[in-house]
Amino acid sequence: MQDYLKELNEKQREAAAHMDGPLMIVAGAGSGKTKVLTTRIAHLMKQGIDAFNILALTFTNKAAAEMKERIEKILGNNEARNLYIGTFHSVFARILRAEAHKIGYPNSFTIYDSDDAKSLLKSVINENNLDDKLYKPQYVYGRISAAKNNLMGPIEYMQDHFIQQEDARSGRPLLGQLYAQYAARCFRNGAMDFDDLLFKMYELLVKHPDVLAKYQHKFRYILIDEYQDTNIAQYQIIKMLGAVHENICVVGDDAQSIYSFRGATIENILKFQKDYEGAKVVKLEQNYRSTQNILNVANKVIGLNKNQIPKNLWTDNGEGEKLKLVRTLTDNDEGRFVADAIAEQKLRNHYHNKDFAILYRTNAQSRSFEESLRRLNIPYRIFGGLSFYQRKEIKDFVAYLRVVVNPQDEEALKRIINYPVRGIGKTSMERVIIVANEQNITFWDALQQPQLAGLKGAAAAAIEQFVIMIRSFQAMLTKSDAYEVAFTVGKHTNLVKELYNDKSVEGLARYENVQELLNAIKEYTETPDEEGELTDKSLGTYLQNITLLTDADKNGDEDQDVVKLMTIHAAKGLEFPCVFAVGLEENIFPSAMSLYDREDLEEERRLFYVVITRAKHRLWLSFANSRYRFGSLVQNEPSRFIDEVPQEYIDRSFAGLAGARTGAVARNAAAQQRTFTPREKAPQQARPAASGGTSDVARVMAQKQAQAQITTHVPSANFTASDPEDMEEGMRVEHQKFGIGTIKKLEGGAHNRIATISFPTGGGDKKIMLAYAKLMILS
DNA sequence: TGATGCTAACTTTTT
DNA sequence: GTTAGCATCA
Repeated sequence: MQDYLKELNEKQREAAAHMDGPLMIVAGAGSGKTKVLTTRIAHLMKQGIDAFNILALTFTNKAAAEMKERIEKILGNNEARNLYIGTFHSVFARILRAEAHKIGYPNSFTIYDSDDAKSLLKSVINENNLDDKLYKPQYVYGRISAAKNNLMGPIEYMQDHFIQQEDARSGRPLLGQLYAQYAARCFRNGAMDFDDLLFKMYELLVKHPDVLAKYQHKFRYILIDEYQDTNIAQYQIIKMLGAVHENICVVGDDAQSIYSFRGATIENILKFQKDYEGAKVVKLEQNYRSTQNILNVANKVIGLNKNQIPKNLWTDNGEGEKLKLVRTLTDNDEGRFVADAIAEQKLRNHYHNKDFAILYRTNAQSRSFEESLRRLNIPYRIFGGLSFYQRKEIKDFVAYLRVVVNPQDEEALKRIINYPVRGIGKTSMERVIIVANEQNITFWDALQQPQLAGLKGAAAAAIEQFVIMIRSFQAMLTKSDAYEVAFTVGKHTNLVKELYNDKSVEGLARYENVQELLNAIKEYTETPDEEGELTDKSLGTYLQNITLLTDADKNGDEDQDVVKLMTIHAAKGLEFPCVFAVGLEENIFPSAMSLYDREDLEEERRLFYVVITRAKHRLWLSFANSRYRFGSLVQNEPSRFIDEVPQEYIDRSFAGLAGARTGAVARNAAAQQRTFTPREKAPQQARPAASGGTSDVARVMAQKQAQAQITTHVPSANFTASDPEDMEEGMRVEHQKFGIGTIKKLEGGAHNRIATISFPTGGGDKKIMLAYAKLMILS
């Protein structure tokens, strides 16, 4: 037996050594699925299958890169470079780049990210004189996206009885027309959005049997990672591509399906055996990642879901530590607790920064952790959020490049036509757009003839100048490489100079970012080919690639010794020795959007399962009594998922900050004993927004200054908390941390009273929740 | 026409 | 608490 197969357990080997015919690998969390997948590909190649005939699809670029690397390692050569391996979106973009003309698109089509898409939608909505409060671009985009992921074009959409009813009921009967217009506009702009990369790929295969045959023949072996997260479009495409050879291998874990909001359907994995008769099924149930305690919790939690393939994860690893459950008063306390715990663990158990991950439900939750980590000088990195390519200065620069490559691209044109300022104002632009729409020509074509829009004089001249400039860049495309073009664009448009002259801190950062972009393009042009036969180093390919990159894909700094912060979604597929699962509160996790639907709730539970199974040795669950959301304090009950963790696996002696606060703890003890019953509505009356319309700049400045000089207050020796019921406006009170202050205002209902107290030595005005804060009445 | 300051909307999750 | 988009002023 080959060495690389010896490293696998029996089940893993069975899967990896399988050659022909459909295969489904049901791989529990941490069961070594990437190892199996990579070994299988290497094995296929060892058996003489040409790398050019293997297609492997993943959900992130990072996963793809990692797989490629591992395969190279097994094989000891660089044959893996010839594999077709990448995300669904990037692989299909690559194929479409070669074939797009067959469905009427330019091969240098632009890829619209969701910002571009929404911006175009907004234009369309406004042109129809519709209210964009009702037809919110975000909402419309969501509907269109869902339609495309279900392979439903505008016509099908408008003919679908059920959908029409839904739209009528929501008061948006014109959604279908917006969809049609948006699609037409994208087409006119030579642009595809993310969903089009799947939808148009499908269209291509359906309309052009010759193309289908070509790729069916080419991809003799198809492997798909994270199959539980595929949607209908992906499913159909795979089905078509694999129909001839049926050498389809899918790997997935129904328990980790967490992307239904993107159209993924768990059905795909559940029905695989029906789709492919005689499919071989291998279950991987041995977990190599976590301790027994962690796994027990995970198994128990996921067992509460109804719809699933039965599995039982087990491990050889020791029992390990119990989970630690932590309650804090506020989100800031939660942040402080986590940072302290990291510092402590580093000392006590010799962990490194990179051994820790802080995982949350929503990106917005990162703030309190950032602050507290910074305070303790613990380096960290946030994954997700704004990617490099979404920064304004980068988008501006890239917009130029996009126009050069594809002048039909209306969104990019709009972005740069008057940036840097060249005297083409809003009115001129709108006129041209109207003409373009009337004549159904592209914005760019309309710009060639400004007189059609009734423009003359300075405006027309400015447009003419602009057009000439862009043309001169386009002329370079055939002769020069991507970097030369980009460099010339930066120089000629004064973009780089303008940023260089901005000497502010942000300006400097922007300048550096643009330099980094230029460097990246240079690197791209100079790196030798790594891909299969379809390589080309043009600017167009480059632009398509970067649109599909996310922040998580940023190369190379794997080994940086930093604490990692990311959403649970982003953490899927990763593992960390120590995991903090934070913000376990009702309305956050589970999210408020998913409380009223069994299926949504089960997806949240799978998300909880995912976060638990990220941990190798230690796992903390934490939640806060109250936290700032949208700038005001909100109270949430502890997450129902906490109740679902069996008591015997929880370490409660470790109470975090909660131990000291008797009132809160007592109230909480009752809450934690609740069993899995539908809970009463949390008392969440909306509070009046912070009053005071006129904001006095001087006062705010003074306040900020005061905050900076907080001196730590030492509580009086006889400090005892007074009953909040007794407090009234105008009273002088003492706070253990902020010192002595005066109650300026009381608001909120009987159980949620909030006092605005001014502390002259404690940092100015504070809003304090009387139910939790300890205050002593002085007079 | 451009810069500045204010309001409102925002939070699920991502290719 | 943040940010995008809008209105107002220079």
